[in-house]
Amino acid sequence: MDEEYVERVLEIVERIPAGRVTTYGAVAAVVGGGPRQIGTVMAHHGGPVPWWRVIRADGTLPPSHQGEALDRYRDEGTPWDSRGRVRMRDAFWDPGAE
DNA sequence: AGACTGACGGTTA
DNA sequence: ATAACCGCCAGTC
Repeated sequence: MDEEYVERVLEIVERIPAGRVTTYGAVAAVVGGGPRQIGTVMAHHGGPVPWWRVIRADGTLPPSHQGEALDRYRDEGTPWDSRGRVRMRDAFWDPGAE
């Protein structure tokens, strides 16, 4: 996994607007590789970027987003549905459809 | 080489 | 709507 790939991933994450989210798969579709890879990249190099705006395709959060991420969503006004999942219908931001 | 693992995702039952 | 399955990509043991 080379640095250039990581850079591209982080670059995209930085472009996610506040209050919106995108998915691992969507990012993978742009930079290449698989969703798992994006996850790995974020786990190791996600610190400096808005990592909480990258979630699963079904709108649920990975275990790692449980703490701080929730506060962030509250601040940014990220739309939630009644069952504690992000309302993808409104919040999804497609990094490939700019 | 083979098995296991992980911030995943789409299909099928 | 839920859960089981299987495919996916790279790293590690």
